Amino acid sequence: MEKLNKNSKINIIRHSLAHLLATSALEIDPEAKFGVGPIIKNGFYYDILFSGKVDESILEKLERRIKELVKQDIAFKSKKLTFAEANKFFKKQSFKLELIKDIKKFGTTKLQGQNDNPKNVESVKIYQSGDFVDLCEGPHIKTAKEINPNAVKLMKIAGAYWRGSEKNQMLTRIYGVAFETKKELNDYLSLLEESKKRDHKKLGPQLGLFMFHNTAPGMPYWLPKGVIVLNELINFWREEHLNRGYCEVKTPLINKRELYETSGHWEHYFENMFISKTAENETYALKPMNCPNAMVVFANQSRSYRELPLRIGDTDTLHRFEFSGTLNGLLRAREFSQDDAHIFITEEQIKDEYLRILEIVEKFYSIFNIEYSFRLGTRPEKFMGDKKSWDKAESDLKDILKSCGKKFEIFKGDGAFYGPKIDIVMKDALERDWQTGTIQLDFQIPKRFNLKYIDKDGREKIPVVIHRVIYGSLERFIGLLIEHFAGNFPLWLAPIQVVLIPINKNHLDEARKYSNELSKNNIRVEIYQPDETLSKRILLAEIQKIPYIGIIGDKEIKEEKIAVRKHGKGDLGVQIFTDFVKSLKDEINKKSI
RNA sequence: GCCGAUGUAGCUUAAUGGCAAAGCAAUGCUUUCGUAAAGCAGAGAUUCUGGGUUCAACUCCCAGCAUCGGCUCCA
Repeated sequence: MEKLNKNSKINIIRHSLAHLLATSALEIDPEAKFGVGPIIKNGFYYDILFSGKVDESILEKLERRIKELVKQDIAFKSKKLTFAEANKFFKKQSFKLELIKDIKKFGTTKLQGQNDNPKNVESVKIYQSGDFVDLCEGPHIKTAKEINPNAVKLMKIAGAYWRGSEKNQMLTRIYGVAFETKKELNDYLSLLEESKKRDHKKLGPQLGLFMFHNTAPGMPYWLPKGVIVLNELINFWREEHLNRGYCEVKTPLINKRELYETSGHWEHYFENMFISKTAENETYALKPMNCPNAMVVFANQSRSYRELPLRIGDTDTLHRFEFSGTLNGLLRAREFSQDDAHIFITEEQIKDEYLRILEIVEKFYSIFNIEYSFRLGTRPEKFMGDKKSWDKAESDLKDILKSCGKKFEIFKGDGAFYGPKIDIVMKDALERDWQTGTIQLDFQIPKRFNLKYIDKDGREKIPVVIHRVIYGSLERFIGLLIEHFAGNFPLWLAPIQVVLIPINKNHLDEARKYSNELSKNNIRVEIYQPDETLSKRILLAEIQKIPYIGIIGDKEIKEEKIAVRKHGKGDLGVQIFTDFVKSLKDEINKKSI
């Protein structure tokens, strides 16, 4: 998460707008109760509990009123109150009372547990704008004239739980954006429009990669072109991992519930599992992850310390019953596959193995020129095992991240129930964060499965397991790749790498020869038949974002040449056909971007 | 799951209570073309599903499903 500078001019304006939003809301609904109204990237929001039902139409009313308040140039006045005064003043504002209580106790409104150093505070500060008075540290503008009303827009309305907990009441969150100039606002809005064009949910079906169907919510249908991308990614994964001492297995997609009782998933993960019953009334569960079956594979034979690290990979299909409101195209699906591996090691091998995995991460992400960041997820509320081994594992991971010089953030309570983890995070077209890879340390599940290896001294020991994915889910990764490249895949991933366009039917035979030659060189090629005009066929190929278009007419045939167009670059001129093939192969082998 | 929005032909969109309309795609015929859309014709709709209001519903109301934007969750 980026830190926002709350003292910058524009953020002071945004923060003040949050207050004006509240001022307007209070006028519309005098019974409204107010939560918090912070700044966010490009704007602000306010969480409000309205006395009645609220829909989108309120945005226009509020926005109009905010602009009137700016025109009236209302002032922002601040004042300090003692806790007794504050409690009295906000007696009808239950959310504010709760915040005051926290300030008194911890010196901050940050949630308990997030603040390590409680401060002593004597009083609270309030700001008044119009009839609305807010508990607020500021800073704020002096008067509303400092706001450019033409550079403000209320964007959307959403439900948000008070203090981020679903146990609490849901408030109405109203989002707005604000800039210093109208041009900046318009630029932001058109950037948003442009970003939406890169949405994989739009581009994917347009490019024939995948589709969805109402009867399988959250479960993609991979179409022929999408399968090519999927397979290319898996091929790359397989090649890189076999070279690094991994092996590959396939294990059952559905197991009896006993397996998940042993692993702990039945207890910790039940509500996210697809469960099925046979005619004989036995309960099975579709696997939501591969680890239990990887444990079964490890336990299948007696294991020696000589085998460790034992790196067992797979790309099996997983099913997770994600709640309906959370689905998001390929980015959050109910059926997906992971480039998974479970690595069985001794405690001494943790650091080396993590460093090896981080090397793979660097290789995989640099190939796509993807910017990523790390998150360290620590012990969650629902966890397995003892606190002491968690603490050790967490500090081990911290040391590893520090020693390889990577920037990382700590996400408290974000670990898996069996161990802490390092996550890789990347952004989608709308700049939202998505976890892709994750490297999780696990001292618990091997114990539950009673896994053992025979050590040098002839004694049985319990292995440590690293659960790790690099792409994360192939589905999510492809979704993010589509948005990252705006559908313009690098040549090695492009479903169709070359489209050949014979100018008229006299050139069709020659185009077929060229096509065969390309196919022989493992280049994916299609011929666009001369039933349409040349221009039309070029347009069609460009819309499909085909990397190269080869045009073949009399001139080219005479000299065994081809007229080449590159997507995004236009006409590259005429090349000798064999040179063209060679350069394509080179580009594919290098996995150039 | 929660808050809000959306759902019309394969796709993009029109029709604000009175005969469901258009472009593209697909199909047939004509055209065989030198770098981002050739011409003509015919066809294509359970307006997401189910109820209700009304003489009359794509349009209004209720419920469900799916999708989207958020919240929560995300092993």
